[in-house]
Order: sequence, then structure tokens, then C-alpha cells
Amino acid sequence: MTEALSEAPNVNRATCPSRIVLEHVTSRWGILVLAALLDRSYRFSELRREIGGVSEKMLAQTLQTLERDGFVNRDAKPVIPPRVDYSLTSLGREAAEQVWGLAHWVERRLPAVTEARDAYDEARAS
Amino acid sequence: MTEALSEAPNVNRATCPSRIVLEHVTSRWGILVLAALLDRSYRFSELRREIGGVSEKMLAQTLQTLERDGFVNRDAKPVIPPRVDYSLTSLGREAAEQVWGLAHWVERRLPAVTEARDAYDEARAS
DNA sequence: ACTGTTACTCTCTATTGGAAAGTACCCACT
DNA sequence: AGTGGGTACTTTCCAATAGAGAGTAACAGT
Repeated sequence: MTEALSEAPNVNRATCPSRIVLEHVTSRWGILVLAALLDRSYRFSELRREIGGVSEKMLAQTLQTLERDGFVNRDAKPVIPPRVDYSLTSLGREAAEQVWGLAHWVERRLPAVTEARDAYDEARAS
Repeated sequence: MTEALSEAPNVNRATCPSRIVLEHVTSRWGILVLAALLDRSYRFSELRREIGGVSEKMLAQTLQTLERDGFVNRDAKPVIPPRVDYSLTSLGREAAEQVWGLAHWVERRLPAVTEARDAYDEARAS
């Protein structure tokens, strides 16, 4: 069987498309967007306020990527001022549950990481 | 209560240290290193061969970051040629299980993403 | 003496990220 | 009538980061 035909996705292969998708859902802002949308739908600037430190450019870019991959729905109401609601698709919900788990594991275990870092830095302080 | 004192980690706060740790474990190569080490320990260049497309520089950098955060153990044997074994700590194992879940979810659901993308691109083809 | 092996480290360039300003649209206020 | 404000982006420009590739050190084998 050649590589091109019906080979199972494998993130360890440099050219595997799953790499790119993985990078989208685990991107700096992708994670936070997915996790936020797990609660409820958000408008663009609500998300911007919710997620500390995102620039408008990066939020727009992240949402476009996630929309194209089928993770979020974009619902633009033709009103003035513009109103665009973002929500998860069912595929997006699956992804969001995974990244939410990861994000909250990190929050919970942060003290252990901090401790490990202090020990590491201590050990090689000159 | 001021912000500085004993506030719970919150990834949505721009200055929260958990952001940085989350970026380390979800970094492009961090994910793949953690997932690989879930199986067994690896030597530096074994990992390099296992994970398609990593440069030596990025692998070294990723391993150092993960070591400092307390996720991997580095065991350098004083032999020639050098032999350095990397393995997960128990903290690292917890993280690795989370990212493994994510990576394999992506592999499994890749067809759905591909389909969504085709539909998206189709819809706005001129 | 010369090659091979391993685990990095350094240097240089390409890519990406982010801040800030710009755009378009209409409403409310003065 | 003109000014300011709100929303959802888009564009521009500069700084930070990622990556490729070469360099380094140390010794064993031929």
C-alpha cells in the first residue's frame, strides 16, 4: 500500500494533515476560544473581553480557522451595529471538551509546576 | 483581596502563569514529545527519528522547557558517544495522558474536519 | 590520521505574532 | 450638520519566534 492511499492519520508523520488540525485546536488562542464557547455562545467582542490579552487580529484569525475546520459556527446578523454570534458545532464541542480538560488540569497542577521550576533553577544557580 | 495574593489560576487572565505552562505542553513539539514518552523512555536522537520533522534545535529546546516544568526527567550517562535518556515524571505522565487524548481525537476525527473544510471552501469558491 | 556517532549549541534567515490604526456602517446627541 | 460611539473586522508595520544548517566536543574503531 502506498503512503498516499488510505493511510491512517499519524501525528508523528511530518506531512500528516492531522498535525495542522492539532496545531489549530492547540494554538495559543484556539484553546481559550474553544474552552470559552463550551459555556455558551459569544459575540466577537464578548470573547475579546473574556479572553485576556487577545488582539482583534488574532481573535478574528483564530475564529476563521476554527470555523473552516468545522469547530465553530459563525452567525452574522445583518444589523447595525454588527452582531456576530459564535458557537460550537458538535465536532467543536468534542474538541473543546478535550482542551478544556487540558486547560483545567494545568490550572490545578500549576503549583506542582512552579515547585519543579524553582527546584530546577535552584539546582543550577551559580 | 488583591489580585496578587492567592488568586486561583485562571487561563483567561493574560498574566496568569498557567498560560505559559499551557503553551509549553501544547506547543507544536511539546505535544508530540509528551505523547511519545508515554510509551517508553527515548534517547535524544530516537525521539528525533520518531517525531517527523523536528529540528535538533527545537527538540532540545522543547525538552529543556519540559524538564524545567517538571514533566520530563533527563538522564545523561557519562559515556562516549553521549547517551541521554528522557522519560516522563509522574506529573508529566498526567499531562501526557491529556495531550495524547487530544492528539488521538484529532487523528480519529480528521475525516470530519477535512469534510468541513471542503464544504467551507466550496461555499466561498468564486 | 581520519571517520563515525551522539547530543547538543550557534548563527542566520524566514515566518509568525501582536499592537495600533484604519474601515464601514448607522444611531444618538448637540 | 457635525461629532462621538459602538461593532466587527482588516491592514500595516515592527518585534519576537521558529527553523535549517553548520559547528563543537569527545572518544572508539580502522
